[in-house]
Amino acid sequence: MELEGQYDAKKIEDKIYKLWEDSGFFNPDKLPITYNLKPKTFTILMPPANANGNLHAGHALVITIEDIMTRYKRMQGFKTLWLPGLDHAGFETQVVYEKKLEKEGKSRFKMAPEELYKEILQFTLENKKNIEGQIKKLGASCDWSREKFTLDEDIVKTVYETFEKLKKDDLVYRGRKIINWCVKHQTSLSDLETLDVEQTDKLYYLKYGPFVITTARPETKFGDKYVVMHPKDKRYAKYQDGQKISLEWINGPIEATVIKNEAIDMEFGTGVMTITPWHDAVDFGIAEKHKLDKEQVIDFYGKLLPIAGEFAGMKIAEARAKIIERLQSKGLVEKVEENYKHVVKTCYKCNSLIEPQIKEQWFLKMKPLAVPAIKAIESGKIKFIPAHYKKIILHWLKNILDWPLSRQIVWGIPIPASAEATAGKPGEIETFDTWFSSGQWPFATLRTTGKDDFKTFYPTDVMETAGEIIFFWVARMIMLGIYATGKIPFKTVYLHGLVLDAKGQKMSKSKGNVINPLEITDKYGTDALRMGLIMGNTPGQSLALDENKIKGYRNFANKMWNASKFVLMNTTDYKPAKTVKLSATQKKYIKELTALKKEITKLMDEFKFYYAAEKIYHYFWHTFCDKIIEEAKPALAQGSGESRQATQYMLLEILTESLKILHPFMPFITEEIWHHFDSQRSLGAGKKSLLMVELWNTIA
RNA sequence: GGACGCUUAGCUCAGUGGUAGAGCAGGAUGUUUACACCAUCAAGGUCGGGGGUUCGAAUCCCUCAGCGUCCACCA
Repeated sequence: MELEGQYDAKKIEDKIYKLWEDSGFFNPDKLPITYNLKPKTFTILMPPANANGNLHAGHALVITIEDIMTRYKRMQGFKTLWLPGLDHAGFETQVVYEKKLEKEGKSRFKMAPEELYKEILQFTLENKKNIEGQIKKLGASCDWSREKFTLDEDIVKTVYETFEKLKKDDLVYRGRKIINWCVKHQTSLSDLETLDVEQTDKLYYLKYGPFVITTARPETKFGDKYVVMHPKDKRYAKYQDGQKISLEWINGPIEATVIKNEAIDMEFGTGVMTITPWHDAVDFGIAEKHKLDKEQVIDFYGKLLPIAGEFAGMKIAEARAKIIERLQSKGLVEKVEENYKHVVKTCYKCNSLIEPQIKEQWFLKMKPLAVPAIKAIESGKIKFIPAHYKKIILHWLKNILDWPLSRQIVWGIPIPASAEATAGKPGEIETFDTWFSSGQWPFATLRTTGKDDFKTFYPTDVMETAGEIIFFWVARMIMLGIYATGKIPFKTVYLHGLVLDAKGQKMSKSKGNVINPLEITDKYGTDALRMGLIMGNTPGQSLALDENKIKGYRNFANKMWNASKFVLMNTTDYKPAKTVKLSATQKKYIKELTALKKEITKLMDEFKFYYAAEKIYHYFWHTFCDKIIEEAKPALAQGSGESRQATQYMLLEILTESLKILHPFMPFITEEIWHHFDSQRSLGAGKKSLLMVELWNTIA
């Protein structure tokens, strides 16, 4: 087939992907023999995408960056493994599915757990298949024979083994502590799964016996029977710790106890507060320290319990005003501050207010796990790109709190039932936080893909993922990886930023500015999308994705197509000669390209793909096409046999090298063009081969 | 309340001690062995403000301002 017309990505992409896949070279064990010259490995694990929808622009970026790394290293002769995977994504997927149910007028709370699980499983498996196809569309040269899913039997087994080991080492415990409770989703959430939202409320100053206390949440105050002040607060020196005081409260007379505690801020309000240990983390801490009673006031559905007397059964929002009315009628309201700004926690998925609740759950002790992780990072054994993430992750690790592992949802890996966990609570569902399984991804995958994979590929080389999930995922992989294997899970962490719309706005369905990468691919070709995603994209920085920009790279692809067409047209009669008489200028051009390649190689090794891409783009268009090809035209037209041949040699040499350098970035078009030069390619192996496994540096 | 990042051409961003760079957009002209998804040419910035170090700073230090992000148990 001839190179003709304009470049049409649609005509070739699927065909080329199939060619790669059929070659078997995605699998490091099946790489051509030349690769044995360098048995060094290079390993990346694909961050398992959530199997609950379509790939978005962020995924496309992941695939692009990782495929660039993978193809580059593979071409350098490394035994390269890029291991693909998908995540069942526990809570995330359950939320997506619940929304779907809602639209259909159904509710998960009316479904039997087994039935719900079965439905979500089917939904997830469908999405999984769909996403796999989309990953292929983006050109990912990953080893599908090693693909893993977080619900694979052997992965689950590994997760259980880790859990048992943690239990044995006394790092996992069952605790009754304050957790973040999402009333809508009926599950607990980790701190990372909540958002801090500033809100303006009323701040009430209430008379509490001889004191005035402040609260923004009067509805929680029914059971408050401890009044707390700072031990050094002179205003309250006359009150003794443990002193009983009788006073009139919302529903009648009570006896309160004075508690002295340093956690109190003397500057805030009156310097006195009452505590609600069941529904506030600070209060819980004070109650634990002084061994005080804790009483539940609000149930798990956000309704007041019988302790609220006649208010029992009311929802919080409804009850608040009525309670204030009652307090006012009793003369217990001193004053009301109208515009009180404070921060409340919300569920990161549904934005509803988090109700802190005491709930018995599994917790993981993090401090002992964090210590070796901190050491590994501080010593430089794990490097971060960009470097400032080192500070960010260290700060988090050094202040880490225990991790609540249980979720009260069906969709996930069930926590193995044990007598202590299920005592008195038959049928309560408990599954792992999805990050507990993905946190074990590096060793869970490589230990179960057979052969000597763990030995060969662990620790992996690069963990490339979104900066957003550094705590959720990266930190946990480091901790759990070191814990379970004694070795760090990866040497370099490359963190990319968000993909934003053309105006630099965060993409969201409600704003209607979501760019679907598959549509872009359809319109401009995958290579153009990939260039659009990598050019100007520095690690950690967010990227504005402009369709115009992608169009520009589609044009570039066409430029490559046409330049190649030109070279092909003019070299069909090329006969490789033993010696070629290059002119001084031609020698200079080849030298320049060699120098450029060296420069680009260095940039690639430094993970500066944005820069490497720009260099080769600029070179190809403005040096090769605009200068070298233009200047070559006369020699091709009227040059003697010798000068024509030298020119042909030079053009082929430069085109071949350029295609190689461009391949990691634009794999489809480069591979396609490569095959049109089979007969001319005396420079290569002289037989039909894939550009994908051409060596970056030709072996001398 | 802490921490981190950003501020360079109209837009998106590189450059991190030695005479300001790219892509996109915009302007003029043009068609010659590929390409109008093209070529040629021109235009465009006192590198957020101020101060300091240096022979020399966009680049290092201090300070101010604006924007953004993350972390944090102020009732």
